Amino acid sequence: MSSPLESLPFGLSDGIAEMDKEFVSAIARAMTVLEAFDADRPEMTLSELADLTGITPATVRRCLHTLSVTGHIRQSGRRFRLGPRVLTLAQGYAAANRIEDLVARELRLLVESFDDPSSVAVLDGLQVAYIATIARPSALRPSARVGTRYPAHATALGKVLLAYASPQTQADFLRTPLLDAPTDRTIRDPAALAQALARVAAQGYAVSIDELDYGVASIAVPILDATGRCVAAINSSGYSGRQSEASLVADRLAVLRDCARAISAKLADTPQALR
Amino acid sequence: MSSPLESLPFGLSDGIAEMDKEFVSAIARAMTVLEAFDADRPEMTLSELADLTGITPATVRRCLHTLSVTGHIRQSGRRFRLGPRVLTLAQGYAAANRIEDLVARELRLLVESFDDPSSVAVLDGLQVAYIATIARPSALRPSARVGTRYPAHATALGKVLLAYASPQTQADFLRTPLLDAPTDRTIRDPAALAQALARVAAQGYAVSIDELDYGVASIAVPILDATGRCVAAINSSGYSGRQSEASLVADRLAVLRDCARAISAKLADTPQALR
DNA sequence: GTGTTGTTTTTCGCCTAGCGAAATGATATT
DNA sequence: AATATCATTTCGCTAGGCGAAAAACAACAC
Repeated sequence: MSSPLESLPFGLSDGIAEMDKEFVSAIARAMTVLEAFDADRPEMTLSELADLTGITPATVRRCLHTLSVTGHIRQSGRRFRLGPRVLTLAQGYAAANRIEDLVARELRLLVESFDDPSSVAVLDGLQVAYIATIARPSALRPSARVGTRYPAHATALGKVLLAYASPQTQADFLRTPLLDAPTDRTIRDPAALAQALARVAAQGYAVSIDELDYGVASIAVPILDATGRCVAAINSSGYSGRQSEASLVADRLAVLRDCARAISAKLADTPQALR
Repeated sequence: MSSPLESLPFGLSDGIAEMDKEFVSAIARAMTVLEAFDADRPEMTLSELADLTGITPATVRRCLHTLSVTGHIRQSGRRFRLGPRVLTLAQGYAAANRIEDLVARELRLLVESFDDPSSVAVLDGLQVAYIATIARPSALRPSARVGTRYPAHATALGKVLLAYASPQTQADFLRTPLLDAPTDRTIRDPAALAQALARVAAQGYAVSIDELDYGVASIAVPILDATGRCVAAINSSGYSGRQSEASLVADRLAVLRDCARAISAKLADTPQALR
């Protein structure tokens, strides 16, 4: 099986800088290995991992062995898979940020109001990272899961987060070439994106229709902390065959804003949460 | 602030064996650092982490710096916290094991039937690790979250998992001194535990009343894969003031078994799931 | 302000742990 | 049996970890 060369390991790209002496490549490799597992590759052999990650077999072996001892990797025969201990790491993030307490009620309310999935996400580098999400039990198409990451400029959540990010962050993002363009409605041009973000900031919400994937329509608003900084965003997403930008705004924006405000209020009482 | 010396870092315990040359201590340290964060310590300074983990400041520094580059740690000022990227790791586990698909429906059914939280857990070393859980939105006492870990012998889930584990695994467990005893009803004596496990295996379910914590009453049954091996367990847990062993068995065992069977059936069609 | 003290973070040289390339040893595949 | 494919071991060389001490920072007094 030929490997698609995959996203390059963290910062290990030879030529390009990043070679400061504080960087411990063994750790970065371990993370690369752990993140190589997903729904499509729930378990792998040593050599699959080696050429998927671009790390030499000998090193992958040591890495896997170490992670087995720590309990993050489990081995059965010649196959390796993630162990349940990785869940503890995520638990640490969720608990530290009080995510459940902060957003569960509002997400449930949104799902019940519109019978469509709702999520909360934060900006993480160039991507939007989903930190909480709920969908109807009987949902036809599976929605994004906690931990999912998408290119920020292709989602309503991401556009909100970018629009409300610091000028510095936003400028950095706009300077980076827009990597992915999942559909032909995805914004490709930095200038167009800058304009879109300005509009988002002005109107206080973002909409994305068929930009992340055909069929996905979503509206998102910012969640502000006590100082007015945008620390997250919340959305409601439906099927673009049934929702237009106008209908999303007409039907959902007000409720979405109420939810965001409610979360902001809780956030003010929870200093440690969300940064 | 005096540190409680904390659980020793993975396998780095000087004296005791484990010093094989395949072991990459940098990786183990990184995991120790990542797991140092929890609800009580959402963010820490370098030196807090250093004496919490027992790793030297210089090393913690390199470790944190590396994890910042990978996105798993975020730094604000002199404080460090987990980044949202750690969620992706858990997502990998959940997705790889198809956890949502397998157990969501049954958990919801149990919660609706008994108005009490239900969870699915697997055995991980000496502990039981919660891999899925649902509670009523309006639950008074917070239930275990995904990623939570408890000593196996103190929970109904754990007793089921041990009772159905391989003789090898069970023997290993019984040989290890029972570490924690959260309440005075927790089983302390290995012989008593062995006897309890035999009964669990014979009757096909386990009950735990006030053994994990005062007030917690729980009944659990095994989830078997196509080969008859027990890969997980599912429970329904209530308040011991309102539930006795007899009432749990009378009211909940049958439904719980139906759910376990339903999950087993799905498991048979999902080869990659849960080991 | 200025000085003093205690803490936290960074720097630096030495030495060991961990890396990569390639050889060897195991397993599946024909 | 022969041939791929995959896993493990070996070994010289470099990166990374440790300790100790310097530097930066914070807190409090005067």
